[in-house]
Formats: sequence, structure tokens, C-alpha cells
Amino acid sequence: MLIGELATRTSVSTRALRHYEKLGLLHSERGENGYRNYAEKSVESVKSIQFLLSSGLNLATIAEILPTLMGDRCALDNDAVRAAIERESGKIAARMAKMAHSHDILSKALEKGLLRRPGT
Amino acid sequence: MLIGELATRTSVSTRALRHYEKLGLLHSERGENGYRNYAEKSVESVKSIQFLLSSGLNLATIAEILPTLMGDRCALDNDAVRAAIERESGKIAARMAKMAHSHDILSKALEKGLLRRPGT
DNA sequence: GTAGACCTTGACACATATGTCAATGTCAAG
DNA sequence: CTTGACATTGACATATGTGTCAAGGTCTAC
Repeated sequence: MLIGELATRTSVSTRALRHYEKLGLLHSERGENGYRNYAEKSVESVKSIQFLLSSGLNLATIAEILPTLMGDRCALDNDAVRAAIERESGKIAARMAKMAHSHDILSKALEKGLLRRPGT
Repeated sequence: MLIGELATRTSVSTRALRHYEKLGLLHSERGENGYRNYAEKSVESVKSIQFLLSSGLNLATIAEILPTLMGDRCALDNDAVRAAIERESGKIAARMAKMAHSHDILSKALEKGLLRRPGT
């Protein structure tokens, strides 16, 4: 599929998709006209990228581990990639813990506010 | 306490603390020499800021809701602040869900990799 | 009074992901 | 052919939080 379709199907701008490619996150064949041609599985790749991005990984890190995550390579390639995945997994867990705390702070404030609301 | 002490106790740079103040997140009295003087509770404020920051809120949003969170004002002030808190609370929950998914992706990759590891 | 640690403001710099714009090529439909 | 939608590359811009540096005031201790 062409880049426009991939953009539509993933809700990611063409600008971003080309950027991902430049960083080695995404691959495409080129037609005779020079247009990028994406495989069907690119959709899944892009979706994974979005998840990882919104989890706080940066594109460079995602580039490092995505091929392994997508099964392009096997047995966790090498120890560096395995270590990276473990590291990022830990970071995500840590962030989630912080966010749980933040969520708690906000929830408690809402409760307190509700209880004190005029007419309650 | 002076800004240096607050910085040490919260592990936040003086640069950041002054920035927070400029954005209205943090308050300080000024001594005759012009030095900032922070109340004890500023420590807690800064810690909350860090939690909220690492949960994806930006400083402008934190500035909007922090006074309420710290109990400086009561009964959730007004509907705008309440709405903001609810909105951000929801965003955090959504992000946590995404992160749970990301974490899952990474964990599954690690498992798969482990099982296929040479000698296993 | 001078050294050293601390404070002040302001400006400039950086990283990161993405938006935006320009100049241009491709191609299907009329 | 021209129009319109889509593609290409490259450059510049933006937002956000923070680092860093400069030029200087303050205060303690020797």
C-alpha cells in the first residue's frame, strides 16, 4: 500500500511515517516511480510504534527493539537487544507506578471536592 | 528554606524550580536580599509536580490544578478546575492502559526469546 | 578584603517528535 | 493537455522541559 493509505489506516501522518523510516523503524519497497510501497504488516508495526511511543520510549530505542518485537529476528537476537527490552520494560513498570500514584492524587482531590460541594 | 536546599531535598534543579515559579506552580517569599524563601510544604508541592509531570501532564496544566490538589483552595474551586482534573485523570488512565499493553508486548517478546534460547 | 558558596536575572542551546511549506514528479480522469 | 490527488525530498518551525553560561549581588569565614 502507498504511504497515504498507511497514514489513514494508522492515523499517523505521512510526515511521521517517513520519519520512522529514516530512523530505521519502518521499511518499504519502492515502486518504479519512487513511491513507497508498504507491506500489510506495516500497519501492525506502526501501531506498535504508537504504543511504545506513548509509553515513553523514544524512536531510537524503538528502532533498536522493534524488529525483535515484530518477530523479524528470532531468539532475541543478542544480549544487547534483550537487555534493552528488559530495561524498557522496567521503565514502563516504574512509570506506571508513578502514574498510579498521580491518578490517586487526582482521584482523592475529586472525592474531597465532591464531599465539600455546596449542597452535599 | 533557600532554593538550593529545596533543590537538594527534591532532586530538582534550581533552574527547574525557578521555571516552575515563573509558570505559577510554586510560590516563594523574598528575603530582603532578594533570595527566594520557600515554605516547608513546597517540598511536597515539588514532589507532586514531578509525579504529575512523569504522568504526562505539562506544566501549564499542572499550574491550573496544583493549588486545588494541595488544598490551597477548597471544594474544587470551580467547575473548570474540576473538569480539568477529571480530564487529566482520564488521560492518565488511558495512558496506563496503553502502557500495560506495551509492557505486555515486551514481556511476551522476552518469553518467546527465552524459550527459544540456545540451550533451553 | 578576599575567597568561596550561594543567590539573582536573562539569554542561548538542546532534544524530540511532528507540523508546515516549497518545489517538483506521477498518474488517472475529464 | 490540464486538473486534482497523491508522491518525493529538504528545509525551516514549533513546543516543552531543562541544561548551561554570563554578569553580577550577598554573606560567611578567614
